[in-house]
Amino acid sequence: MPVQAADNERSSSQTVKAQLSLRDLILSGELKPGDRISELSVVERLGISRTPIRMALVRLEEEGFLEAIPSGGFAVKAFSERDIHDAIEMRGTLEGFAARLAAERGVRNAVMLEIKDRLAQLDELVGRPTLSVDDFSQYVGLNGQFHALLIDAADSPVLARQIDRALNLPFASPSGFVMVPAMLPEARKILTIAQDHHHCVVRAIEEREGARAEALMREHARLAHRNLQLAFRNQGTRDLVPGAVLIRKAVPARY
Amino acid sequence: MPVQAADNERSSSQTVKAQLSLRDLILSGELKPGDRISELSVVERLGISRTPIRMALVRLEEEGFLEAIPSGGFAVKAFSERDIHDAIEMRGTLEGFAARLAAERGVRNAVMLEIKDRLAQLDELVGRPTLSVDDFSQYVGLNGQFHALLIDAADSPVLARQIDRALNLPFASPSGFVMVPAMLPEARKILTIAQDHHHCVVRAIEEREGARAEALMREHARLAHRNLQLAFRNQGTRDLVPGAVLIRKAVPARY
DNA sequence: CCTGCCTGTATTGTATACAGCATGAATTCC
DNA sequence: GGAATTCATGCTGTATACAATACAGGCAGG
Repeated sequence: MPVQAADNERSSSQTVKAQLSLRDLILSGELKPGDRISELSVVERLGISRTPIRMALVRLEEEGFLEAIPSGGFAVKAFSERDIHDAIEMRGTLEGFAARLAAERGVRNAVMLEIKDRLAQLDELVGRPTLSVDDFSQYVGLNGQFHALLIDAADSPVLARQIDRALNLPFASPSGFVMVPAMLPEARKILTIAQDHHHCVVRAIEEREGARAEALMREHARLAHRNLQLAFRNQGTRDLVPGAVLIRKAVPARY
Repeated sequence: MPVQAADNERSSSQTVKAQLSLRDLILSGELKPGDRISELSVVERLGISRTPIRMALVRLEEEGFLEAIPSGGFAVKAFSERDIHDAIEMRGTLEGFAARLAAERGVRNAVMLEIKDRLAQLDELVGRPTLSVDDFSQYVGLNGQFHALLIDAADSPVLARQIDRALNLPFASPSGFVMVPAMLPEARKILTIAQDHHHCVVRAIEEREGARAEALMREHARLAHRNLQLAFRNQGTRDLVPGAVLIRKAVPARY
């Protein structure tokens, strides 16, 4: 059954519609890694003309979902487990840099208040005796906001932009693997540790301990490695990983 | 005098031609920061039709030279001195990460040999009693290759891609400020230090000292800060900085 | 039987025409 | 005199037609 991607966003332009639809098509696995994307087939599948679709393809290439074929056109990119590892580590590096910057330069009061607000909400959530699926999706939202605010705290547009682009790959996102522990017994433990990281980082930033803040964010990102491994060991949870369809066990052939 | 951008690359597609030409137009200062770029005016200036020009504009936005205007179209981006500082620091962070990865995982022999080759060539160059302008431009080339090989050594496509994008901004490039010392007495000193960094990093990678390699690359990037300050203090050297026209002393107004 | 060239087809890259919308100026009303 | 509204102009976003190129299949020659 075709996914008949979200056209609920009727307000946006055709280009954006095509971009979102194509992204869904890729993440849902309908377009598999290595597939060359024929523009005309997309035209008739989405009912959008070629121009906006071409624009969307270019943007998706920049986002990292597609790669340009030398002779022209685009193909869906494939990722190895190692690529994911590196992407996570890189996110840790960049977020660590952001945390250090925030610590060294100080954070505007308004931003710090917002950070603490999210921190408190996360505390409340993690403290609950049991966590429903709804709770988890709320966690994903709050966690995402917390991380975004940490970037804000660094107050560096250049860095913010770079991190944005690094997070385009779904498995690099801070909340990428959060749904995994929802299904596994280690859930509470990892969430507890993650939340402790959050507290410590905020504390370090307030105390102007740049190196500590940086190290903590790096270690924080590495929690994702554990979740990633867990997810791939247990067959049932593998599909919870966003963008799992992009992952090829074997490294793609060198060409 | 209009720069009448490079159309010597006759082989490439119209899109690439437009991209290069527009980049030159921006870097030469003909299109100033804040200027809204009218597609039609570019059409008649370059003699290329709107479609490839639109493609080029999208790509230049992704590269960081332009920013999208909410109501449509693009404007030339402006950068503050602080933005440049952050971009350099971010490059150091990412290159440091690459060096650490290379140290921890080990480097393929062929790559290490190439690295040492460039290192030796740089040694010879820096060791010369006097340096001509030609020597400096050769230094820029070799230095660029050395840094690129260091990225290769990490053997991480994801990281390589991210660094590529970070270096799109001309003042973030490893060789961005190299031409500055050519005109100032501190030249030899800074070059000597930089070359020592190169040696130490290679040594650290060979010895599998990841943390040291990382710290060294960070510090290495910070040499650019010094060059940047020197360049801006001395009026005559300011124009040597690539992309200097994109720099606005005052932070662009928050909107 | 295999290899190399040629031709046809399909797909991408480019040009241009059209429509909708935002911006700015001029006019009218308060 | 000032402000709001309306109209006109020019722009971007979209659609489609055309051109050039790459790939595949078949045919001929060795």
